[in-house]
Amino acid sequence: MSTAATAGRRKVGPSIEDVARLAGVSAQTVSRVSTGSQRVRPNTRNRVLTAMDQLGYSPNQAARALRSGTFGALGLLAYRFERTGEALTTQGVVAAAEAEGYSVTLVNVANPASTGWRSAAARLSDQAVDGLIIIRAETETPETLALPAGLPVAVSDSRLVGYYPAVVADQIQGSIDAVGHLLELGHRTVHHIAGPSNSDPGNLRRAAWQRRLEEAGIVPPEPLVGDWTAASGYAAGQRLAADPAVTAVYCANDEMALGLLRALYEAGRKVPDEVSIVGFDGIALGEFVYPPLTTVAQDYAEIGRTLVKMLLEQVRAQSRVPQERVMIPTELIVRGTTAPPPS
Amino acid sequence: MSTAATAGRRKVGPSIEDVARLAGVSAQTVSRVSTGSQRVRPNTRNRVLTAMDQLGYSPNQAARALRSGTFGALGLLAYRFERTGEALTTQGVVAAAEAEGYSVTLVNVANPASTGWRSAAARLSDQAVDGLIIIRAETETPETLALPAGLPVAVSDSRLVGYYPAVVADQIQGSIDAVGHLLELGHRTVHHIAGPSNSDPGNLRRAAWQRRLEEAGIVPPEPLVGDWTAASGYAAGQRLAADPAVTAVYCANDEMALGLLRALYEAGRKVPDEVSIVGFDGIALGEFVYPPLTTVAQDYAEIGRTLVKMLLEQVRAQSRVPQERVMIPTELIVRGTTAPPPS
DNA sequence: CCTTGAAATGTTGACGTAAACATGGCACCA
DNA sequence: TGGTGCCATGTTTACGTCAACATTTCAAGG
Repeated sequence: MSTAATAGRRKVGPSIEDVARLAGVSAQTVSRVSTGSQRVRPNTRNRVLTAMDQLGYSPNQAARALRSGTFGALGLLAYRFERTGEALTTQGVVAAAEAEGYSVTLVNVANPASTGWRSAAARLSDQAVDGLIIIRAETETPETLALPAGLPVAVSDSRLVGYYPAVVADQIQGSIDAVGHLLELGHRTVHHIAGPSNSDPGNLRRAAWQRRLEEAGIVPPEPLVGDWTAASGYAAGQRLAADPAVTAVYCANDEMALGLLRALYEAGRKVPDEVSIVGFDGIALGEFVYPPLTTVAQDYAEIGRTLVKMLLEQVRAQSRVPQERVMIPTELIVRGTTAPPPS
Repeated sequence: MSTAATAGRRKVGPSIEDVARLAGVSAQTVSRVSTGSQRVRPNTRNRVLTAMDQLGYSPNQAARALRSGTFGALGLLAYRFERTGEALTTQGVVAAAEAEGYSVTLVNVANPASTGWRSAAARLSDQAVDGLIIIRAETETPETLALPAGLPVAVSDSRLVGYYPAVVADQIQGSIDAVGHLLELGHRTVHHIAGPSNSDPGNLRRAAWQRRLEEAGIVPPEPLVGDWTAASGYAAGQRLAADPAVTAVYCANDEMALGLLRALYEAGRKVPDEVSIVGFDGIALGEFVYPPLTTVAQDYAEIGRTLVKMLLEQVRAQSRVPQERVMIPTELIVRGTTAPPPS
């Protein structure tokens, strides 16, 4: 795990002393210049800056962090950063953190070791951060995470909601909107391609779909289960396409919706004339497939911003704030894949 | 910028001394336990681990970094992490770094300040990293980057190739393959939707397209210029769709290809019967649009892996290695958007 | 030319860790 | 029973920075 950390002492660049010597001042004066203190005569400041330039000096962040007790960095925990939701949220977090003067470190939490003292071992893993944002903890639970004592945390992963301050998209309302939209168009029922059953967002969307149908007095058909990938949506779509009774499908995310779209094309079923589709997420490409995908958009950038805001509140207060949950609204975007059912 | 770094001293968690006191041993013994040294009696080790657990101790990474001269972290510079290529490469980098015991910090290089001593100021920006990977430096040049002296670097951004060790996809061969494929199918010419003209990858792909056509004795038609987004591909597509002479289009990336696909649909031009399309990148969704997109796939994971490998070589050698350039092959993946031209 | 005081600069020390070196204890063998 | 040597543990020190406190410089007014 820590091959890097245990490597021998490295030669590091020039230190504040070297600069001081070259500029003919004390180290403290160099420090004042590099922290932007005002109490330095312009003449002196220039001498110091020249010396810095000449030596290629940059302050040692480790020493700074040790001295100040802060790292100027936020940890971000997520698996598979390339996924749409993760990538967009990450971008939002990075942008917001940058605006606040923090950088973002992609933290790898150690896999649960099998030895008895696992929690201590896990805690030994990297954490050169002032706080931790968890976008997706995969199978980790609040117990297995074994976070260092007092580390501020903010989460978006619904598995951890209730344990830590959380920011989540309003998936329930979004799902209700999606199903409601299809019902209002006149569909008799709405089928569902769900996320994996061990996924909380998946279950939330599925439950909301079911509830909305039941409220309309409709017995929900058995949902098909996918794994978020377009491939799984395609596979599910092949089965749905074979059933002429299917006129409307709510997909738990956009990727699966696109897989479904392809399956319907290949089966010769027209979208939206014969079958309507609603996705979830609002990925950028949804607008440019044909027909453009009707979807429930999440505001990932806002989620990222809010996560950072919530985390920095704790960092600055030097304490975990009381459990809090912020809901970010979702928005139904009606495009080209929904229409009234064939008469 | 450094509001975080200049904040006052923070209370930090328990230190190695606290653990030592509680366990009734010296600090050095605690250190030996936390670094996994073998020279500790099992009995003692357990006492220490118990004390760690009790106090919620985790080693102070800043002190470790200061002591060892290494951070156990790699910097990753990129703008807009949510873009396909960036996100996938990032994922590859993170995975490879993790395997080597390094974490990844998303570095923000300071915007060029307008003051005279810009380079020194820029150098002051965060760099608690042992090396830097530049995926995309946007408008930065080797001069404006003003990297700290001796910081190992590896780049994938073709703008910086030649200045630093680089890993790039073989876009030229990929483009030649794409155009060649279309010509072999019998198309008389191949149109092109290019990337923005200030983009090196864009220019590389465009030049290779042009060269391949000229080698076949064909005068290249004027390319349309996009900005990598599906929207720009859609806009370009509307113009191409209006020209009945267009039977084959090579798009500089997949997003634009999908935008083009939609435009052709809307114009009633059948793909691939009337118009063939080849994209570039190999995004996951390409396989699940209809028809599945023929494209030139980049091996982003391999690029990420190679970047890390190349960077760590320098980190371990404590020096910049001689300029080096590794080319990662691309692969033409023929799917459903290419066919012989209408007769 | 001296006083006064504010501004500029210097000195000291502590942050937490781990390498290097120092010491102490115990098993094993003659 | 007295070495002999290795293994476990303790002590010292330096890593680079910056706040707090100490000292020097210098301009302005008498």
